[in-house]
Amino acid sequence: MTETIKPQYRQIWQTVQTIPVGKVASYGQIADLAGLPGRARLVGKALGYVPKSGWQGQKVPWYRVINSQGKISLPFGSKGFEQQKQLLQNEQVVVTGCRIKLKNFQWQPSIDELLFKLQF
DNA sequence: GCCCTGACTCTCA
DNA sequence: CTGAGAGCCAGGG
Repeated sequence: MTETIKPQYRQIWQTVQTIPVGKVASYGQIADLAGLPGRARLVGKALGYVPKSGWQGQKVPWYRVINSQGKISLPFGSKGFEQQKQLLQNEQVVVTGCRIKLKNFQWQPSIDELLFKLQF
């Protein structure tokens, strides 16, 4: 195996996979849950390195990750942007322009889920 | 080791 | 809510 995948990226991808269908989370939120506080930008970079065909037999829902403003961070009109928008809409998430209604779709991990993570 | 860049975030007006 | 400015961390030249 000549894979040069960094541990931090694996951690980020794994956390992203815990986002429920129909919900979205911010980069900072993922970074924090992944145990990498203050590395929101690293999360964005890590998502860019996600294998196209998935990881560990599972797909990584990178499109469920947006910035704290509730907007898609990809350049408006870019291919990735349109793909993200489309995938989100496929999961009943309302996307207006480049914006998403966080009030209705932002993932809010319950205290139970947080405790569950801490048990590991 | 310095400097610039980036799928970010917080604060303030 | 929106936009501008500053802060932060890691990667690449």
